[in-house]
Amino acid sequence: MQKIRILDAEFFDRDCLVVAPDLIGKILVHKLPDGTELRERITETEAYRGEEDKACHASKGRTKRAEMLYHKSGTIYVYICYGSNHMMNVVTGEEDHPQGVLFRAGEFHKGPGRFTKALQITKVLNGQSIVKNPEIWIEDDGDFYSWHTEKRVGIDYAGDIWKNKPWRWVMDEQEY
DNA sequence: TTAGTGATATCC
DNA sequence: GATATCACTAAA
Repeated sequence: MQKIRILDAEFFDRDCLVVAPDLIGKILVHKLPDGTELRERITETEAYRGEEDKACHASKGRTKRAEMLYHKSGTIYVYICYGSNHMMNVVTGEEDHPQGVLFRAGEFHKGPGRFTKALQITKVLNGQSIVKNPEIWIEDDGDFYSWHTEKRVGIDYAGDIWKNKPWRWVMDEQEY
């Protein structure tokens, strides 16, 4: 029985390329106003790193939407894509360097839109912190899960250099 | 494969 | 103000 550890500011205060794989297998917990705790193990993440990353929202500069990426690590960045899909990211690395990790899937819900829908993640969480927050946090139960990298998806507009970066981490299928 | 969805950035 | 674009999903 491992001791459960809640991820702190130090965890997110590292480069997104280090944080993204380290988040695989961790458990995202969202506590609703009525006290219900929704939890799901993270199985897939993607990293978006800096203004030079053409796939990163901050590639167009410090726009209103990308503003959150410039905040300090641990800040939650939620935005709505294609109408009704909420995408959830956590800002990583040092302040004023726009980078973050996108939560792409959980163990029960594949796909970033489904994952946030299942956990009832909405844009009201945008700009909040994921550390020292009584409503949402990430737990590390000590279990280890192996993973592999793949190319990021859904960013064909970013050009060959950036869309081919192996900045997507996927948990390996469990053996039965 | 295609339709639907609405916030955002960009262009009048 | 108008348009084009999009880190997607569901239905066919």
